[in-house]
Amino acid sequence: MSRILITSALPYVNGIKHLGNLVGSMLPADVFARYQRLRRGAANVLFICATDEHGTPAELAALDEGLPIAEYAAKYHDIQKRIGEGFGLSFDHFGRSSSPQNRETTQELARALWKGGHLEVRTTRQVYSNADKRFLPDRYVIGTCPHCGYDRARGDQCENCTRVLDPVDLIEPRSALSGSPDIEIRDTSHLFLKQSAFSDLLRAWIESKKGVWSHVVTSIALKWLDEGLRDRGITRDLEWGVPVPDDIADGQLKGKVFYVWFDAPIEYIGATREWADARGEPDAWERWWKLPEADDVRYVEFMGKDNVPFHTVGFPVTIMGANRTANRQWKLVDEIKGFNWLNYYGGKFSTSQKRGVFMDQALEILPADYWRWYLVANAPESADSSFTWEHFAATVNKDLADVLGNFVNRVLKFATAKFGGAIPDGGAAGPAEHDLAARLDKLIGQYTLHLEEMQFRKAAQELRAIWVAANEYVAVAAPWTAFKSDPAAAAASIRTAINLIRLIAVLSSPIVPHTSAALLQALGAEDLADWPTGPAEAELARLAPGHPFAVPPVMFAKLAPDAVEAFEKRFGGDF
RNA sequence: GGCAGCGUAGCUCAGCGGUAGAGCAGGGGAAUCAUAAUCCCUUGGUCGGCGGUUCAAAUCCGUCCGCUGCUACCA
Repeated sequence: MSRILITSALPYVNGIKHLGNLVGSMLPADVFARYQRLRRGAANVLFICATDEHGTPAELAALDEGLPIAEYAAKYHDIQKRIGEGFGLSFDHFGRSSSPQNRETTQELARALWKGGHLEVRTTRQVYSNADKRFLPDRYVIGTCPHCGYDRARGDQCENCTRVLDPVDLIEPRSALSGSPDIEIRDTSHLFLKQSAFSDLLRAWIESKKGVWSHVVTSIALKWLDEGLRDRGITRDLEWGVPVPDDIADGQLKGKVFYVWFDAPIEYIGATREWADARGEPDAWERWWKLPEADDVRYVEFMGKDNVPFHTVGFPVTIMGANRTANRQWKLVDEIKGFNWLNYYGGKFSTSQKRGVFMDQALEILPADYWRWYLVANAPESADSSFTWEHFAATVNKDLADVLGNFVNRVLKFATAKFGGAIPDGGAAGPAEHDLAARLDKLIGQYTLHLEEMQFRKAAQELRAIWVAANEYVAVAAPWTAFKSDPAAAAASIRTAINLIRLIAVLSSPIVPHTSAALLQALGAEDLADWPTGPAEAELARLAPGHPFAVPPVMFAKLAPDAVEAFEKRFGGDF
């Protein structure tokens, strides 16, 4: 069995992520990882994520909280890790881009690029704030826009007239941090990655993925190539980050660190090394990242569309460039699954404006599976999609409470009342059961295919169709009627229905894992959680007569209209 | 300004060259095991506007309108 490596875009360490971040990478990656573990065995799947901890915004956020950056990063790493666990994100390892392993890997790749002549030192002019004692990225310089007169224009772009700017264009420029006008332009040298040399190679690679990768991914990547790749600065004048080693450029860049976008994707590898070290097999990571051992690895990356340029240009150039001089080649990504935005009432989720729903708040309100189901079923796969509380409540109430939850409840309650707490014996499968099995064969096939193709929205639709088929079956078999005239027939259909619950629990597990676990536990079927590969007929006979079961408490409560109203008020959705 | 994406039933979306689809909401019926939960049937659209290509266009091309995003030292 071939192996599969799955990475989710790294959440930035700067605070707590919102549902848009979750649905754009971590959640679908988790669904895929859970599915793949069931298909090919957990040992053949590696699911990696980490916090992205370097960069100016993190340093500033730390200043804001009055914490040293290292402590700040550690704090928010722990918080994000805990919240991720709350959502059931089943990372094999959730690492940190500030780890020693990532430092080592980043420096190793940079050295290889330097040796191969893919890096060069260039002098650039950068704004320096004397008051803040630091270089300022363009967007942290503010002033009056020379075009429209807006007095809070940023150095990279005016938010008012949307024109692209240079910090020197600004009238009365000042630091966005302290507001101090005591700023100056200083020369500073940096390493540049000569990515323009890889244009043709990248283009051929991306073209070959057209129609295979999501539309957003190839179109964004080609857009960048069409505009012409520019060489990119990969170091910064910061203290927190991976230091540039002295053996690059004869130590000319002493004291500087790599740009966060250089070391962040490398942390996919770094985190794999963290994982290997943690399990006491320090070389185990190479089987996933170094050829030829990793020849049988299919590597899939999940990310939001904002991340696409870095994963289709920057990171691949790093890998391709390093591979020119490496003895053993590094693994390049096979598939990129990109997502659009999840909007909040038609606008963007916004951390700064406190607009939208954040992961910690979501878990305070409702259990993870409510969110997982809604988000996967409405994932912004082909276009932006939008979250509203009304839509969320309607989806959860109908799909989870009415269709799935009520199915389980009606079957198990009836079964207990008429046959006691064990699967009844007697009767035989008839036309209704054969019909059900035939429908399931088709539905499961489609569902599995969609999961395999990472079409999450369609997969959710298909899974829901399976839940509906279950209700249809019970309606046709009508054991409550049969029980009066032909108890054996009723017993046979209840036996089938309980087996159907087990099958549904397994099929639903990638998307709603907590619910799935609760169902399997109620049925005492934790060991019967393998993905169905044979005929449904056999799947519906796994639990034999006499097998005991329990009736779990109601699985999904409905959201009442006044609750929806309260959420809108609390989260600013009432427009 | 440039570039990209989107605009399909009341809502959320699928379809992307061959007589308009799903779920929800709305309407009618059945059933009464169940969280008044389910099941069946059903009303809704000249597929943003205008031109063009084609035997045939939501589907390809052009143009206009509207919305959104990106524009690379924020990630």
